[in-house]
Amino acid sequence: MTTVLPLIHSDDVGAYGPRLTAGVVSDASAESLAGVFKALGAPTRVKLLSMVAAAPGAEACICDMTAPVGLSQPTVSHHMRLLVEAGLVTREQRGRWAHFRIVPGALAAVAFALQPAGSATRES
Amino acid sequence: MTTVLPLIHSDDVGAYGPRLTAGVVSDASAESLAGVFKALGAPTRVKLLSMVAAAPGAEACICDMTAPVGLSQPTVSHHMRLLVEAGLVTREQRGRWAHFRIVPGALAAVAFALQPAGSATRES
DNA sequence: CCCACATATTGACATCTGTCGATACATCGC
DNA sequence: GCGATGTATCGACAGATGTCAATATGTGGG
Repeated sequence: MTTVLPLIHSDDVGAYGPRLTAGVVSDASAESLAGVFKALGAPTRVKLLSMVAAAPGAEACICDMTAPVGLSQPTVSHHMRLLVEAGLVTREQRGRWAHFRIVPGALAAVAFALQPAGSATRES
Repeated sequence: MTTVLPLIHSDDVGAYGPRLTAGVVSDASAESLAGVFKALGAPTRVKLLSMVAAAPGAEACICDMTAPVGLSQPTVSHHMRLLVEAGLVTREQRGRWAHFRIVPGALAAVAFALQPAGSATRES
């Protein structure tokens, strides 16, 4: 049950994907959006995601995250797998280590889906 | 286990709440954010939320939503309760009907939490 | 070649979740 | 008051989820 970006479907899509506030979303869009939200729906994964984003070089490996979240290595590996399947992070195996990175634009796409109709995001 | 906005906590907060990409979030922020994401983590609730947003007058009652989602009335009531508890919609009892509305700014606050550091939202 | 180390997989378990049918509660019209 | 109607609550149940210990897999160093 691997959920993947892009969150693009037929009816309720804007330029960057479906939008919650732009009419009733299709079943497919609801499924895609809920898939990403479900991946974000555990405190552990929220923290892991922020740790990846905040890591030096925007890159983190499991060994660096196990201790801070206070969970076992298999559990952290499991959560990271879910984040990868949701299309929020990428895994890159380099030697013994698995390096995780935030997928560029993935979080922004979800943010876009939540913004009120008629608003846009601008870089400062 | 009623989760409520605002998603404000000590360390990782910006002007509008915690931000996933602005350093490692605190346990409390991770819990708050995950609570909202969990509420959005079911296709049924995503669709219900968009139906409320798209309803005439931005207001909907259970009786209008039961048929479109194809679920029983108790189930829809249950989902709406979760959305209310997550702080995403409000319930207002008027006569026999329960009227639901999107909480102004609630979705925007979640969107803010997901936006990359240094970006802002602007009305068009 | 073998050991140490980083990660993934498996199996198990308690808990949470989504759904329903049955039923209770509340309000309106008559 | 009574019946109809909209909504909430309760009890039940299958399935998903988060976690762990044990184990497997893979990689690098000596």
